[in-house]
Amino acid sequence: MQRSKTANQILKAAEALFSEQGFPETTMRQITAAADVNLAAVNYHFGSKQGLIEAVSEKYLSPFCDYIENAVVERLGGSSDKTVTSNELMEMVMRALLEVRQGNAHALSMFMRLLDLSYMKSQTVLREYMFHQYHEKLERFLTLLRDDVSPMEDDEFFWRLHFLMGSMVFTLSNFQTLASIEKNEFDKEVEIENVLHRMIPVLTAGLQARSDKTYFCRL
Amino acid sequence: MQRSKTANQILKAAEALFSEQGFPETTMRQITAAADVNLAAVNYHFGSKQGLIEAVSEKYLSPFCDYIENAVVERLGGSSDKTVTSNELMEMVMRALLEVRQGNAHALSMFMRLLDLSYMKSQTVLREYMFHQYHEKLERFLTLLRDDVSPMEDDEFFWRLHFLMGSMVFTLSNFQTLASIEKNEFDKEVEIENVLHRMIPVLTAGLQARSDKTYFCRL
Amino acid sequence: MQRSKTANQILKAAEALFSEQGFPETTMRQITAAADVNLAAVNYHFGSKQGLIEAVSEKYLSPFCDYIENAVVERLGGSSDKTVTSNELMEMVMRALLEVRQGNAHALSMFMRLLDLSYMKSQTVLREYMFHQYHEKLERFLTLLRDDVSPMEDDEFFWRLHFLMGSMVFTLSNFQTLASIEKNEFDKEVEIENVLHRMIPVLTAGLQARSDKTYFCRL
Amino acid sequence: MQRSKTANQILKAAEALFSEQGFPETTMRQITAAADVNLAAVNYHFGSKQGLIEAVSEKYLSPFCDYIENAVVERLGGSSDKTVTSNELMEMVMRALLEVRQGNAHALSMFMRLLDLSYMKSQTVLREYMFHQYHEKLERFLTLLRDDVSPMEDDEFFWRLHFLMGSMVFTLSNFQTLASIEKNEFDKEVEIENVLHRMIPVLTAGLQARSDKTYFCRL
DNA sequence: AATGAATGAGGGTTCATTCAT
DNA sequence: AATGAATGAACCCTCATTCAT
Repeated sequence: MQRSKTANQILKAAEALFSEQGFPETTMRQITAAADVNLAAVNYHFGSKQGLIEAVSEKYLSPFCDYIENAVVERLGGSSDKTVTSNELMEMVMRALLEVRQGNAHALSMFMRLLDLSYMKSQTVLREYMFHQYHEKLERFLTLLRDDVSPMEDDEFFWRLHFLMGSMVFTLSNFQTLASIEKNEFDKEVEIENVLHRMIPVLTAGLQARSDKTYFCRL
Repeated sequence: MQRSKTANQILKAAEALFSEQGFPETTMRQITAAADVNLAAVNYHFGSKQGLIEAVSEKYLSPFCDYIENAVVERLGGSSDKTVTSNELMEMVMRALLEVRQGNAHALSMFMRLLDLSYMKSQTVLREYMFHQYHEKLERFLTLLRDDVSPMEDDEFFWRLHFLMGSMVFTLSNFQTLASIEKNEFDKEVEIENVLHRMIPVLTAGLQARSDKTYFCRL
Repeated sequence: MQRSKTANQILKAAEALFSEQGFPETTMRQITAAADVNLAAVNYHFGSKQGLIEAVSEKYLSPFCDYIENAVVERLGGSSDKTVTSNELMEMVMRALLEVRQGNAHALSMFMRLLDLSYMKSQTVLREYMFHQYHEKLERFLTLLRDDVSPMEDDEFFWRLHFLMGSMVFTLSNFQTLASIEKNEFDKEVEIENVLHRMIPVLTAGLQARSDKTYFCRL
Repeated sequence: MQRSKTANQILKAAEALFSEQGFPETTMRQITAAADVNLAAVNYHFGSKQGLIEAVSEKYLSPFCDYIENAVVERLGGSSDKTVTSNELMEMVMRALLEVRQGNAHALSMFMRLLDLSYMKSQTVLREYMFHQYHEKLERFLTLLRDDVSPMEDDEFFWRLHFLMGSMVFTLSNFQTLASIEKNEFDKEVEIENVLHRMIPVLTAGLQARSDKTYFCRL
């Protein structure tokens, strides 16, 4: 056990609250009350609220990236000129997300909220911190993806990646709400795995879509 | 002019701040200072911060839905058995979003943030308020869309719609950040119209994607 | 009444507490409790604790300097080549201090503590703020003083002024303690006027003292 | 080495910080961080923050008083009816202060701040602790001083001593600030010995000043 | 002899809101 | 219609201290 018991209680409580309410709406008092520890404990163990956010960031971003990195290595074996379909690569992402989820029921929502947060204008520090963490580990994955999709310019690829991210971030960070709507509307209890599964063909198709510029530009 | 001058100043200032910082991070003091009005003015004119949020919600959701409703009517003429391609329907959405943008540079980001907010667990009231506003007006549009996409179950369609929403919400509400990354990375100044344009084929393809259940379920 | 009732209550309470306990030891909660106002009132009226300190600074420094400025003008009449004895100038200072005291029993101690505070390394802002306030108003006074004392270099004069200041600051800011020692030791109830009075010949003599460099430098 | 290495590191660090920032503004965390020891070490070695203050108090007050006591003995030889000029006695004080300074660059400022602190209303314990330490050792010194100055009542002498103390306490505890003003204003790098030297004639003259009651009482 | 972990109390500040005018 | 003043509640954080090891 690397972290103290108290620090782990804090992390666990914080993840649940962050996942449900978002980061700014979650207060230190809520966290420490839920973790049944002293209010000062967060600052003792993590320095500040922002420090706690960075700690959960590292806790989940690291394994996520590692999983993908390893999956790529395993898939390629030794050869460096293989290609992998984007469909398969999307599956890897989903499996990596499931890995993240292992530890904790709320982990996945929180992880997605974290990605969302990192794109806020004011969160340049967090954004660069996270980017620094993953950009090397995901390099080969991104190269493989780029190689498989239909030819497009770099910035087109950039935006498409963020369209994908948006789908994931929005539906997974709001999973609780969406699941309850699904329950009311269709009387079905959806599992998060199910949503990950559903995302694969949609994201793949989106990535592969042929750019058609004829219509809209007439606007 | 239905609203008083003060109320309009408040709305304008609030939109810009909501767009940049998000709703919970934006304070009444920031809003009233930017609008150059008294601190109490928001409560006076809109009852509460939540009231102000609902006001901007109505201000932008209404024209958005109206635009789509009208576009559908125009497209269909009188006949009720026509079909419209999903691609064309996506274009309608993008044009509707551009309509929203007319009024104000920040409006689109804010509108997207509003949608995001409405899916928070704690925002049931806002969510139902918004749902109440749009569900009738968008009914025909959704039916047309449903008719054009490959056959799928209702809940599959429900999730796909939210994947689409996610792409829009994430990239447009964080447009400022993404644009500045694009600037740094590719040295291109991207316009929001450009992003809307790029989204059309991706979202259409995502919607149309064939569900392929063979791989992942073995997980 | 320029300031609101609440702001004045705060000032009054703050002066008493600052005078007794010093600035860093005095808390906002103590102040607002003593003033019987809401905790947030200090920040509302003065922006911050530092703002409150600057407000009391201005409140007392201004009349003090004005008194001296006016006293000098009156004494000189129209003529600009008169000389005034340093003894008389010291009396002016003491009378100016009594003026400060008028408003409030604790004002003088607090005013002296304020001077003390302003010489702390960390209080550059306050120091410059205060210096900015008084340096013009006291210019003629200081020139007169300089003219009357035995010839010495500028920096010698600088240090002597601060020796004088030290006598005033130390004994007046700690007047309460010193008075109670006097009570125990000599069974006398000393008034602050009495101390001011006693200071005059001592400070004058100190200022006028002939520099004698023979002894100590052999050290 | 009487004290443990850790305790000495703490003392050294604390002196520097106390000297620069004053006692209440200096935190245990700052001290232990600067001393590179555990946060709990201060309480372990000195019982409390107040205990640490008392420790530095003893560390410097003791040698200071001893120096003066010995200097008086040496000066008097065996005879008990000699007189010593107040000028010479002031020199002794300055030499004693230089002794204090030997150990540590910040010691003198801190020692003066300590005297200042001891006159705070709330520091009765510290004040009596210090008084208890020095009053016997300084008895003969004070008698000699009393004998040399012009005749005055006991309480007049009491106040004059505190005027002197004020000059020393104020200028030496704020030496860093004053030195930097001197640098800016007169472009001179002043040494603390220089200030001590300058104080001698001023303090002596102040002590010796004839009380002149004619003017001010008319106020 | 020494320390990492933890804590209760309290620090200054800011929040959205309300009230009297 | 509008606002300056004021407020209760809550914010994050830091304090000196203690405890188990």
